[in-house]
Amino acid sequence: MLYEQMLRFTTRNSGRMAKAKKSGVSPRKMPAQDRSRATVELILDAAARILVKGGYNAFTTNRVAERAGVSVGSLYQYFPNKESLLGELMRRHVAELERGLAAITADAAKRPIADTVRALIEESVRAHLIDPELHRVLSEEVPHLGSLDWRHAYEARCTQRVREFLEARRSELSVTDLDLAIYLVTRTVETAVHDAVGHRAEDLRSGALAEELSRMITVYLTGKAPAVRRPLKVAAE
Amino acid sequence: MLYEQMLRFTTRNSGRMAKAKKSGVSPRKMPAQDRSRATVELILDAAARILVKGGYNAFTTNRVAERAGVSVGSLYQYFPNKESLLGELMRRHVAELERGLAAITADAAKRPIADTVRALIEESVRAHLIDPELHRVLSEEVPHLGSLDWRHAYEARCTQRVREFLEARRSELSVTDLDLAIYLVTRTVETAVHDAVGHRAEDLRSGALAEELSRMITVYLTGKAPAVRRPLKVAAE
Amino acid sequence: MLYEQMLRFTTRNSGRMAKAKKSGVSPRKMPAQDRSRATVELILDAAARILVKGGYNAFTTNRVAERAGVSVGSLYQYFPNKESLLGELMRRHVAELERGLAAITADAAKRPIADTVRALIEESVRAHLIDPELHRVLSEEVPHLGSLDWRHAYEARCTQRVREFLEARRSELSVTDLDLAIYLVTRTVETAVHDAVGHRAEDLRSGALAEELSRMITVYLTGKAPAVRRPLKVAAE
Amino acid sequence: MLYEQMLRFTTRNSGRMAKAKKSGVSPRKMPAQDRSRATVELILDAAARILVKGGYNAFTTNRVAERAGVSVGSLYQYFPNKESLLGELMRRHVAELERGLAAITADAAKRPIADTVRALIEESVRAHLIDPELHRVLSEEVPHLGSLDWRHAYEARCTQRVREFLEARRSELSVTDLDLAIYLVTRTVETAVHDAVGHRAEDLRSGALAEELSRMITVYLTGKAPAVRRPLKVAAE
DNA sequence: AATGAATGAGTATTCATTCAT
DNA sequence: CATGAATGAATACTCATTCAT
Repeated sequence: MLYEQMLRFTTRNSGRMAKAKKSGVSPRKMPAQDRSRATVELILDAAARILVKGGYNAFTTNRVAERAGVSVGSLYQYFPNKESLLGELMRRHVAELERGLAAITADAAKRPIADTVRALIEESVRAHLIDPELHRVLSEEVPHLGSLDWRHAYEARCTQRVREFLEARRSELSVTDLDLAIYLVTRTVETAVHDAVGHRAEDLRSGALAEELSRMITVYLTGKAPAVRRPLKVAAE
Repeated sequence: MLYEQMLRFTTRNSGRMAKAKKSGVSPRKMPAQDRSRATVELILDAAARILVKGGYNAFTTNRVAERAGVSVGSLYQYFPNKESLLGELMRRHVAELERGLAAITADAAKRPIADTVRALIEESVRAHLIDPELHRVLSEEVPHLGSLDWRHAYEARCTQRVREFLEARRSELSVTDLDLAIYLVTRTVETAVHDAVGHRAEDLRSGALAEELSRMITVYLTGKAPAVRRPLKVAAE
Repeated sequence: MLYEQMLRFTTRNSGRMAKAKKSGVSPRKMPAQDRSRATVELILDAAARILVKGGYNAFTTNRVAERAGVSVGSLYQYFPNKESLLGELMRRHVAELERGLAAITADAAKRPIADTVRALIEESVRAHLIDPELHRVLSEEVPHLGSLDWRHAYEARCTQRVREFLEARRSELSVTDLDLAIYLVTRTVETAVHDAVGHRAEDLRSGALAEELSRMITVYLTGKAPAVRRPLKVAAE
Repeated sequence: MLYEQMLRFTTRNSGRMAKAKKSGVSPRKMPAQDRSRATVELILDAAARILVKGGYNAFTTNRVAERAGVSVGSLYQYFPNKESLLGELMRRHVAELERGLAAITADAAKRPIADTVRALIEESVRAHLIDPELHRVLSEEVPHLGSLDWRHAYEARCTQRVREFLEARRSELSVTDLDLAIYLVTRTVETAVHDAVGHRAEDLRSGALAEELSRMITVYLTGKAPAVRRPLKVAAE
């Protein structure tokens, strides 16, 4: 798992035992490992809160450490540099975005394409609504850190999932260039939902946007309109 | 204020005039105004080059000035601050993106919806291919400068244009919520084309992406598939 | 006169005649000399206005030139550097402060000491009330330009005047150390009046402060209190 | 905020502690707090030295840091900006000036007015002779930083002290307008002593100036000359 | 492991002054 | 003489990162 990999510096000198200073045995209910984990969480939480509140501008390592209630030194113990801190934040966020994907595509075979498309879109909407402001900052304001391009990897994995799903149903699709269609569909859903977080929050929450998007994608892929499942904007809040 | 006035130049040719030094027939143009313009262009060019090459990270006023071959002082004579320099770059870029829109929507009445949709998309593709890397940096990497949110204004204008076009053809559309549809269509095209600049440059250049996108949008809006105009990927390079 | 001296750079290339460009004879009602003088006045006025409005902080050569409606180049034609501009402003201001002194000490012999002391103080008050804000800025905010220490020279001249006056009346004075007394009296009056411009403007204008100060100085010098000439604060404005 | 807290140090001794490196008996003091204090003192000392040597012109944060032997970063760790550094210098200076005041006015009731006046003046002289050049720079050359107007507050406090003293002895005073008299007396003493630092250092040190000033003020306030306590300029250095 | 003081290269911006036209 | 574009050294301040304790 990537997480392991990122935390490898944590274990850098994990060989040494807790120094047991002045008290012979001091497990104190919280073995070193757990304390470490807790500290990491504190830092990540603080980082997220700062990003949400003040944008990338306010995101300085000293500030994050202070807000987390630890020293900068400690921060650097767990994250070798600013980028890695951002990276872990990104990784978790992306993991959240991806979480539902697998389940949906796993048993896509049983259902009509339209249903799967709709499910995927609704899952995307759900994920984007978890912490929209953090999402916005992470994906828009945070400079694109060269190699740590989580986004790229994330997109690749999403595309792969969709590819497997659509290739299995090739015969039902009316598109000419499947590869291009997969790309188009994946990116369209992702970017549209993403954009809507900032511009159409209501339609996102009400499900209206997911509905429209589902129709657009399904018609495009299969050539025939899906049945409208629920009336749009009947009793908007 | 000079700034306002300065932002009006779009004449980009001016360049470095033949220095006509000591020639009897004074060309009546170099004395002051043109020198300024030339300097402004030099600065903007350098700024763009630096952004393309090193991203927003490398974009420092001193570096821009140096690359432009002028002093920082000169830069600040024409741009009161870093943001304004970025702003002018943005403004020009966005103006380029919008250029074709008006013409297309102007005489949309004469043609079938499908044609206008396709024209709009192709225009978007064309604009995005002018300086793709600059486009990418400007729209992704540049921090969202508070009020100078060109992007927002730009999107609003695009949406307005599309709205006028679609409202005039309301009867031909099969969508339920026109407002939402307009939003969806506008953003989808913009973001898809934008994204493709980095990920599907070939399909963008070949026209394949525009073709697919046109189909998707048209079917979504009108409920019936348009005729495929040209075969996809017949002779890809 | 110092003024002449300061303007010597004006005449630097005054040998050349007005270049009579394109018109054989163009005195145009305003010979070069007068134009120069007018320009100098424009610049000095602008300088004073800027100092009064924005303090020394706002006092930049470019700004002064702009406000004066001339180019920086012109400013530097008449004032070799910022310091000299400030110097001339200072010189004029100080000249104003000194103006009345001579007249008063000139015929001091005819009157009682008390009257001369009072006259001198009232003259100082009058001078300080001409442009109090300019005075404040010039004497407090303007950095003490090393050699151009107008203040020093000014103080020396004032002291000299007072010395002549008091030495002539030595027998009437009750002070032990005349030299010290002269210093004390001169500086006390100057600084007190100066300070009052900012802190006791009303008492300055009403004459109350001059009255008290006169009493203080006269008693100190002669050992006997002068008659109170006018009741204090009877009908303040 | 750390700044507030930081401004409380007056302990100047701390200096560089003997580094007690590796000595068993850890002195229990160096760890953190003292290092900070020492740094702050280093910075303030350097700042004062630079002001004295080169005036406000030479006073740049980088230079101060360099002279203090610390990095700019450290300077900014303790002083949020240039003004605050100047402010602390001012605060300390003013505190020194005010130190003796309280004691003198406290038991003024026991003594004749003349004695208290003399004591106050001598105290002022003493304070002004501590670091005359720093005093001069701080009070004349340093731009009047808006709100940080220590001078104003300082004057107000001095005036208040003198007011309490004189109001208690109202019956013994021959002045008409007590308020004005208080102002005049306070400012006169302050400005005269201040001015003498630069122009009459000898008379200041010998006590002659204090003597004369005392006489002037006492006669002015009470209407009768005080006995001359010591002969003036008998044995000048 | 933790602390937090210290570092210093880097950044945006200003302004007195020059000089080609 | 006038213009104003150009210069560039200088300045206040930031922040990722290190390291002695």
